[in-house]
Amino acid sequence: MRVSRIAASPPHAVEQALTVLGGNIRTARLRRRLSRRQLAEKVGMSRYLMADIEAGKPTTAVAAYVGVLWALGLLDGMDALAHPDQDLEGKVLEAARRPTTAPKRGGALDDDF
Amino acid sequence: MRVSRIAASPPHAVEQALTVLGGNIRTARLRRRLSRRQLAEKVGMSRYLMADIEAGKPTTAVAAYVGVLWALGLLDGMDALAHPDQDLEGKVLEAARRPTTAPKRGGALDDDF
DNA sequence: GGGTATTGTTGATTTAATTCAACACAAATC
DNA sequence: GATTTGTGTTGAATTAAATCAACAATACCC
Repeated sequence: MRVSRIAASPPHAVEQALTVLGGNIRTARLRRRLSRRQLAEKVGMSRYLMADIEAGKPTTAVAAYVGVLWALGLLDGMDALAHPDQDLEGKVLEAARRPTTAPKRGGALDDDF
Repeated sequence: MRVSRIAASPPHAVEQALTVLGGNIRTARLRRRLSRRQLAEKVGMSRYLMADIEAGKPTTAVAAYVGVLWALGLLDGMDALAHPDQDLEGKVLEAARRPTTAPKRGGALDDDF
């Protein structure tokens, strides 16, 4: 695998966000009195990957992180991430000028009836 | 790379959470009138990986997703993810385990913050 | 209409993510 | 003391993630 630059050496803000997230996951696991092996099995991965997640490893697959959140019942926090309603700057930009829609692959076949 | 089961075939809830996140990222990008190539370069990755992210690809590195949020100025939403203060179930469990008598404080279970 | 920019797709290449076995160490528990 | 459990580490093997080139399709602007 060729790791992307953002994953190979992320800026501090990204690195820290992942470290904090991993710590939060660890806290949630311990509160539920689950060992890494137990939680990992519930999620569908090895205990080693579970350790990587709690350490905030940047190159680990998203689904591993999100899967742990799912197994912990903490998936609802994902909804707010980059939600258009909360993207204030984006809303301002959109209000100033309507966004041009990017080319869509699916909209090609028209007038079929 | 040996993909973990959670990443290879995630449960529907995880898959959907990633699809929604990717869509939100796409919306935020278009609102800012950035092409994939432009945003990808800002983040530090290729336009192909950018496409994967907007599609919600489960096996993509977390740092790629978080890096895009960072470049869009949407990183603050990460703080709430699995935050101990918002983990109601975890707090209940922790409180229930903290019993009446003689805590005997041996292991470092939850000293995380 | 033509010309340009953005996006979708594919096939090949590179390289590391993930798993596993095996070990070590600390903290409980008996 | 002996045993168990949870965790940290390392090195090897497997497999696919990320990049790139090249092309096609679509959207935008004049």
